[in-house]
Amino acid sequence: MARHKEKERRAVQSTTRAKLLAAAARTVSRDGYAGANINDISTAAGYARGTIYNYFPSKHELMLALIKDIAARHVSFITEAVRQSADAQERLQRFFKAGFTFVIENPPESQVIINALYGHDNELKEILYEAYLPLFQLIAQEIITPGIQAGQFRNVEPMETAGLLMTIYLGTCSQVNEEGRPWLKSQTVSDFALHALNTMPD
Amino acid sequence: MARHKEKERRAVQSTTRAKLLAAAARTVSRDGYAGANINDISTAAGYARGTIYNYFPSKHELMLALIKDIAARHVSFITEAVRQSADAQERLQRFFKAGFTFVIENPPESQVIINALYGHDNELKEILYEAYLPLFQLIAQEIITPGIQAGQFRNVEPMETAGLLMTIYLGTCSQVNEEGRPWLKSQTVSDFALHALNTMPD
Amino acid sequence: MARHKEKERRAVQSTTRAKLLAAAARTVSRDGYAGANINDISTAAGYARGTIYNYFPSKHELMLALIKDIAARHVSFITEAVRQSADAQERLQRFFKAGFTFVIENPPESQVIINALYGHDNELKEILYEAYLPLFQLIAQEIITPGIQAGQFRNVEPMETAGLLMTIYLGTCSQVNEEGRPWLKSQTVSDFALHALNTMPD
Amino acid sequence: MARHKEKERRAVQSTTRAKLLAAAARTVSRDGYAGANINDISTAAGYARGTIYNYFPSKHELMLALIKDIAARHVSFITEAVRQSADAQERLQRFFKAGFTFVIENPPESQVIINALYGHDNELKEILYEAYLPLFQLIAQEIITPGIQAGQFRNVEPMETAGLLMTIYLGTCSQVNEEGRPWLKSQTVSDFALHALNTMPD
DNA sequence: TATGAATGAGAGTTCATTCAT
DNA sequence: AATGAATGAACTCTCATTCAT
Repeated sequence: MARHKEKERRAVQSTTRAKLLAAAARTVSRDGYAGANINDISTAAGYARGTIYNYFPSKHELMLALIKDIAARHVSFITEAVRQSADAQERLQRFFKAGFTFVIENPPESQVIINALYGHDNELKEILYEAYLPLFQLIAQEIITPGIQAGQFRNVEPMETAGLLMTIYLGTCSQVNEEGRPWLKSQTVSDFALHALNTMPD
Repeated sequence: MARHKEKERRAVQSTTRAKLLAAAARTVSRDGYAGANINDISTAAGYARGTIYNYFPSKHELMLALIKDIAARHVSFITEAVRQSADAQERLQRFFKAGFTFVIENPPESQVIINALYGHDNELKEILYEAYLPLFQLIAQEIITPGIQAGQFRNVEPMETAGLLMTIYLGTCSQVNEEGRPWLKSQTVSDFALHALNTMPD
Repeated sequence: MARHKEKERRAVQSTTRAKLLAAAARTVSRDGYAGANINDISTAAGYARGTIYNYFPSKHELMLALIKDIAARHVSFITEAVRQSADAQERLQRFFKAGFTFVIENPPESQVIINALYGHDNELKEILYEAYLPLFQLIAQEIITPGIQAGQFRNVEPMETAGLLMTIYLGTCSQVNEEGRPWLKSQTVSDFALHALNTMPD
Repeated sequence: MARHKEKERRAVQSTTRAKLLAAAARTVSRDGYAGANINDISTAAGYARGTIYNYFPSKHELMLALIKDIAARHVSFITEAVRQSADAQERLQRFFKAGFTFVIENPPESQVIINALYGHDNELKEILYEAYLPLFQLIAQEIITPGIQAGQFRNVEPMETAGLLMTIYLGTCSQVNEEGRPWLKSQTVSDFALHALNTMPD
């Protein structure tokens, strides 16, 4: 019975933590890191002021947890989608497709990531680079390199190009209209990228 | 004599304003919009706390003035460089070349623009879109459209593509190392873009 | 148990609020509305700077709450005293008597009211007129009109005269010596008023 | 010629000073002593920030000069009017009549005096008591006492009554409508006072 | 675990005053 | 005598954080 209670306690904790993170994403996406206030986040999550400190030791730690959490979900969502195909070109299309889907389905979370990535705080940036490293590697090692080897892509430097593709993805996604939808279609962007990588007669 | 005095007064005002804006760029690029302390900016510019309020009615207005000022210089710097060539492909290269040069030569100013552009504050974004509209038009009307007409570029939608190119420019520039230099070379990026736009056999 | 806690919380809030208002009255009576320092008020009440903002959203709101609170107590104190007699002349005497007592027993509060009433801020004045309207009506309807009907007072316009009597009351009360006592005795003032109202042969 | 210039200089000084005082009266009546700012006053008078310090060593001294100036004009205006009659009752009527006229013709100045008189600053109050002492004496020695001797007034204590009459005058005058006119007519108020002082059968 | 009253450092802003011209 | 740029003390208000319950 004690074990049962313990289990329940953890489930509650986990739910509360998730609620707080979701509320944080909403608030931070609206007001920015500095503008977001702990009280608003707690309230938005349905708790009182102090509660948040039972889960995160400080506002800063909450933010770190938030971006790590989002990044992990982001990376795994895209990775999963990409791997459902074996063809390099299709994988590239899937990368953009899944990427855009994530942004459309998780506007606040995406906004938070983009804010952090293009913001002034170098600590956050480093954490994000680390968190997104697997995605860079996925693009380089599981899309570009195989594509080159298969003669589908011209001979580019894989990691550099992975960076460029990520930049294009994040850049185009971050420009959203009032409903939070990107201004460009995934199709448009992946076409552009495919053209840029296509082998061609000199 | 009165006219002389008036002139002198304006010169002093102008210098002071410029110093304050430069200090603001430095501070904001380091600490972000919200984190930047208005008193520190004044002090960093070599003045006392209150002085900044003789030039800008509020922190917010200072920020607006700052991004408008930077954007105007940014746009005119690139525009001038692009127009020194008549060839579409060379113009595209010059666009990236000049763009990267601006970022390298004005790290704080560039950081500020990128922060605002990818930040959460929609008012700033709108102001920037307006300020950069001439640059979008330059790319669309004076690079892409002529390039298509000359058969150098494939038949893309000009404004959409201008947006993509700006995104690539800003995205790659925003990823700088510790000395404030972009991780990719202008050459790499413009090659990528040229490939993406190249006419090619289907 | 939850209910018990809730009750306790409210009791604490109520006490704190009252302490803050009392401290505000003291401070404002000494330094005026504009001169009163909100941090000092909090400190004078035995709390830290920020505490006052848990109870009043701004200095202005604090001031409004303060004068409303004082006015309500002032009005009810005098009203109660007046109604203990049935005779118009005695009621008039009781009006001044109780009025003076209130001022003597609540110097800071009285000072605050008088400052607001004769100050430059029209918003405060309007609020006070509203708050004191019941007192005007008391004088007009429960002192002057019955007095006229009983043949004790000459035939004056009740509301106008109520205004005059209030003016006399507040004017004489506001002129206090260093210990906060009015320079005139209640007796002197009510005699004057009674003479002014007395029926007399023309 | 030197003497001529000297004369001219003084005339300019005097005009400037008067303009500054008039502007101060307007500003202070609107915003109160603390709320009025030196810059606004200077600007309203048609001068620049610093100019005011060529005439008054500090804001405080300006305020003192302002109320002294107003009080002197106020007292002499009423005194002159009162002395145009020899009869005590008529003098009393003239006192109120002239008093109301002054208020109607000089709204900002009157407002300033009343603010100071009923405000929290004891220094200002003392200065005003001194400045208005001649008026108290006028009422006591040239209206009430002669009136008692002539059998027109009942036997009241002259200075006390003078205080009461001043209180009534200032109190009724301070209650003005939006156009700056008192709510009661001078006639109403002087009738009230005359009744209060009338000899009457006990 | 959840609460919310209390805290106090720190921010933006105002403005009387100075002083070189 | 008039100017207005510069100053900096002082004020209002915010909010991350603590802690007793």
